[in-house]
Amino acid sequence: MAKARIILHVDMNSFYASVEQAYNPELKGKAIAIAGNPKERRGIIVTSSYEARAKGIYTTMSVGEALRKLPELILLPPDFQKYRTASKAMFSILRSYTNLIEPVSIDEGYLDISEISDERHPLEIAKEIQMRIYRELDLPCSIGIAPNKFLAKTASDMKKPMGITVLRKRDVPEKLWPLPVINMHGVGESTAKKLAAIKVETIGDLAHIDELIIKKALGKNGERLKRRANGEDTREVDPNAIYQTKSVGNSTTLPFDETDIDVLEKTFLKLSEKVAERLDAKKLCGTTISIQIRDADWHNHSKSKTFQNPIHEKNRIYEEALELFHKSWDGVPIRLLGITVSNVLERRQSAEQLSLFNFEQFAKQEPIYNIIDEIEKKFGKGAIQKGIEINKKSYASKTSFSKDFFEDLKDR
DNA sequence: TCTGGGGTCCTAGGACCC
DNA sequence: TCTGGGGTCCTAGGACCC
Repeated sequence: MAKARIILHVDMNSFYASVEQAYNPELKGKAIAIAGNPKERRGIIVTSSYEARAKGIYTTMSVGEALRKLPELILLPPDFQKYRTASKAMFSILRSYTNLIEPVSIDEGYLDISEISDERHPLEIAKEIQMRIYRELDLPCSIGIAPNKFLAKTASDMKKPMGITVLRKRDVPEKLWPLPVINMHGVGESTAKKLAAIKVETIGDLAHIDELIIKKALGKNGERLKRRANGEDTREVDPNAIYQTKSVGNSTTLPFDETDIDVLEKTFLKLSEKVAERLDAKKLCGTTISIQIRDADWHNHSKSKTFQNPIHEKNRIYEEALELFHKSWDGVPIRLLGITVSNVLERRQSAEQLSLFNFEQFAKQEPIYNIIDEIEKKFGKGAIQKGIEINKKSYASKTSFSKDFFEDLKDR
């Protein structure tokens, strides 16, 4: 049997609100909330301080409702630069313990401390991390300690703020099984409803459900949820996960349900600029573009198109988005518009991919066969296919190869 | 009191190839 | 002329999370 792992899940408490309170101590002890844009009709509460939560202010509540409920609530616009700075400082504290860290979002991450906990007790490490984040950054966090990601995440949720919870596998029947299944990470409203239909109300019910029944009701996801309900999760802590961006998008809820084509096109232009800007910042491009449309009745539609060569440029994104839009819009009032570029890859690689040879273009020419033969001779039969599989992400196109492709092939 | 914006992963059907 | 089964890619939509 594989050696048991020790995973920490560090979850910052009420992160945006806590950062604001750390920057401005006058806000400490007060009911504050971060809201999209308090002046806009469609602003919502993004995060609220514990003081505000105690008075019934919670995430996704509309700003109007929040103010009606608590007129003295202090509203602040989000300042992502500030939050990113705090986040970096927090992760650098974590990194002083191990490099086996997987950031999940701006305010939470997993640490695999299996190696370092040979020397120190995990609880002692967690306490020190929590105290350091609190003393050095003035920010509260909760930490879960468990043998896998799911249990660590579940544990960090159990005591807030400033909690530390150990959740062993043997604790699962007593601590998890009595809870309603909706409390489980990965189970939302829709899944809970489907589970209720097969008489699964608690996490314990899910843990004991018949394999065939759960598979029929929820497919692959159901089988996975059943394993989690039994405290099983083999996912590794992956430090590279954050570098593997899959899509970059931008969407906006319009001030009013809109039918004016000028307004809609201008909105697409802004969205294109934003998406292009973000792709630039990450030096990425992508082969698929999609648009999202949400109509006034909250029906969602998407339309997408995949190209052989990746795109990233603002005008191109705009043109393609508009074309998709005109193909699908029938004139109904629109609430939200969005653009996403997916199947992303690094721009450097894609440039080389284009500058090198293209199978389709060269397929009928003699030299390409020689090259294929050369490769097969050198690396064995099936080497090209194998190389494509190994490097699927970087060398997305089946019909062209980059320099890196051959470099990597050499290493195998 | 109707519900923002950033993502990820999964499913299912159709096209196409072997 | 009609037939199978596996695999991949694309599109559209759904569910979930922070």
